[in-house]
Amino acid sequence: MPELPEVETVVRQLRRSLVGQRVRSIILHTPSTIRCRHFPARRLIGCTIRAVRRRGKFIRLDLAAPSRSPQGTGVTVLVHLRMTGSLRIHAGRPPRERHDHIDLVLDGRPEPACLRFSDIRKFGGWWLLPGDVADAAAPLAALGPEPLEISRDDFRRLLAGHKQRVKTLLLDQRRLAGMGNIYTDEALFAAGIHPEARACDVPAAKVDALWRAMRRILRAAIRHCGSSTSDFVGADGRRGRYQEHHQVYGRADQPCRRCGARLKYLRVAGRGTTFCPRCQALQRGRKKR
DNA sequence: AAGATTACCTGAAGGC
DNA sequence: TGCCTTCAGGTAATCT
Repeated sequence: MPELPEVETVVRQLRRSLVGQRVRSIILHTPSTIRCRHFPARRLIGCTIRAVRRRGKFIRLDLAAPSRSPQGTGVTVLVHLRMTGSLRIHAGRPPRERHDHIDLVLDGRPEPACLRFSDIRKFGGWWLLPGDVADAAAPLAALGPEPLEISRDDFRRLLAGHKQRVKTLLLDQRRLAGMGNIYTDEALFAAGIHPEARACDVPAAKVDALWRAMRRILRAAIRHCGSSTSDFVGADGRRGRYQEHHQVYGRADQPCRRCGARLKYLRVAGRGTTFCPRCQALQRGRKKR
């Protein structure tokens, strides 16, 4: 599932091949993939890709309008992969397959290339926004801080300020933008925190351990080009390798790699949740409900 | 009004 | 074999 490390992997690959390229045309096989209605997709034609960035789990393409164009502000394209979306770079334009929804045809060097959005489950989408308002507009405006940028003190304040279960809080993109199910479970295990603990009840030492574990795990996952537990592939079509380092995700009923206890499976915040009942015990007297 | 649950969507996997 | 159910989960919408 594309979470922060997977999106960062795609962004770094796209950046190498897209920056400086001009949009020749856009082909909408599945128009409903475009989530904002009032921006005509044809305004992308002739624009030049200036930057490829990540914000939370969004991929952001900033395009400059052609000179002598009436819309001087340029265009920002946001792409969210949700569960099964992918962005791939292709030489030329291969025949459309079943789950291909958008082709952005580019002036390639030396040959034309295309950026193709595919999504088996059609949860993912594109947002087209005028470049000068992108930061202040939905869906970016509501996002919380980046997990790799939030300070330890701000992270302490974030947890102290909420009674929600800590896992629910970490997954809430308005509080923290980029954590998903895999890295939340891995970080909570590394810090020894029960996923159902209330955020404000986590002892200070464990909050700090969680902050450090989150940063260490996200960085390691980025180095391994993300986790491919089912169908994630980068823009080059290659799978990530971090799934080989998962301690708990996908390992329910198997022995804990730290203490040997059998890993338990729960549903928390509507998500499958795997944790070690011994390494991540709930504090006495602070049980749920 | 926060917190929990469901809808969206498809394919894989398991049960019988 | 084949049909049915369940599961996967990011986020918006809906419910309690």
